[in-house]
Amino acid sequence: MTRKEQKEMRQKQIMFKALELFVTKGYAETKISDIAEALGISVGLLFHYYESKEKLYMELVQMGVEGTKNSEKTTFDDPVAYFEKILDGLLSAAHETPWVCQMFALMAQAQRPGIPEEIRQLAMTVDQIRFSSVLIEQGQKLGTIREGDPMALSNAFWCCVQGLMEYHAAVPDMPLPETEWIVDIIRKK
Amino acid sequence: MTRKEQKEMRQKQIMFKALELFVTKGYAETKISDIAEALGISVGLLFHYYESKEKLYMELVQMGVEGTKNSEKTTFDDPVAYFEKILDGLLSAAHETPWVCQMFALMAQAQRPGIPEEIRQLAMTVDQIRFSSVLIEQGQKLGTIREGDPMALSNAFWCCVQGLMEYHAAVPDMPLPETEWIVDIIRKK
DNA sequence: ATACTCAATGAACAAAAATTCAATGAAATA
DNA sequence: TATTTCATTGAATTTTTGTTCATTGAGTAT
Repeated sequence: MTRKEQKEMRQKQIMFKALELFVTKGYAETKISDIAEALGISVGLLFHYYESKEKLYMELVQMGVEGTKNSEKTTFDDPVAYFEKILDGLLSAAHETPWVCQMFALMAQAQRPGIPEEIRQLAMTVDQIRFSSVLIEQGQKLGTIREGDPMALSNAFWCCVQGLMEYHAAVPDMPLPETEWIVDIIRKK
Repeated sequence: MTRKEQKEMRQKQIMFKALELFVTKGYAETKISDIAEALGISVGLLFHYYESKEKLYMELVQMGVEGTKNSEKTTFDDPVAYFEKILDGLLSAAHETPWVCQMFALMAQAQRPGIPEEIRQLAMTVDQIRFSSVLIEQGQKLGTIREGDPMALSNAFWCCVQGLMEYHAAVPDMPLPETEWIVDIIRKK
């Protein structure tokens, strides 16, 4: 293995473990030494790759922001299909690629008070709730989404998804719901 | 005001502010000095009333455990009514008595990794998910709750409620959902 | 073969947070 | 009134956590 490969491997290794720990334990609860210990490396090595805990966390959030921007914004005839697709993607990723769920949870956590302000601002640039309320309104006109304040509906949906992702990160063996159950929060019957 | 009254007042004051901050910022993110500052008292005074941050947190969790035990366990003809009643209580308490929602969120947070083990154990003695899955099964037999793994349904419901409560603690001005929307996660149509 | 680079370590150092404590003065008690 | 109690403070201390750094040794290039 070349030096460059080794370096990239370590960086990824650190990133993924940090993501896992930050999401399951929270930012302040996760010590740099926890991450190092979990990987079986020295604390010094971690600082060789990332100049500070805050930078490491920020890099993860940055990654999340990019990911959201790059995800194709397909348009659907029925907005309900959009919510179904996203949620289905999250739920099916849950086991094979846990980092997908973890990243989702991280983005939500990063917006909360207690997180360094700069990082919070960054995380807040991805605001699903405001974005989705437009889709909700469309669906209401179409008659596929139930009546009610679009913001409240959007908020309800995403808070629930977030609750599920966070819990799943902490307790991975808990059985996950069907996409349908959750989408029924907004669906009109 | 007598000394005793003053003491009780301070203790309550500290408890409520600590609850608020622990829930919005998280355990480790909340410094003892944050609590003191928010109340306009010295850090030393906080230690005069509570011997440590951990004890303070534990006392809150203890309070939550008591509260759950003392809440009347009314039985309903239809288990769906039980879920409706609980959720309705939480949602309507949201504005007048925020500590009700906060306590709910705290109990969930206290069960996560990163929290001192002793406290986690205590918080886990109140396990809504396991308790509710029995009710879910009853509802399924009655035909009022949709088919599916009772554990998964129970988990879905409570994770969603928790997601809502946590988000509400952090962003109190966000409009809350109708009870119906959330109960529809488990309801059979 | 020689010099250079860089992943990796562990101990030292700094910063932040938790905790202790002696001192103060206002209220309670004698 | 004299004495005790105790809420309160702010500064000192301890503990925890984050960060720096000199050193090592294995790989890489010249």
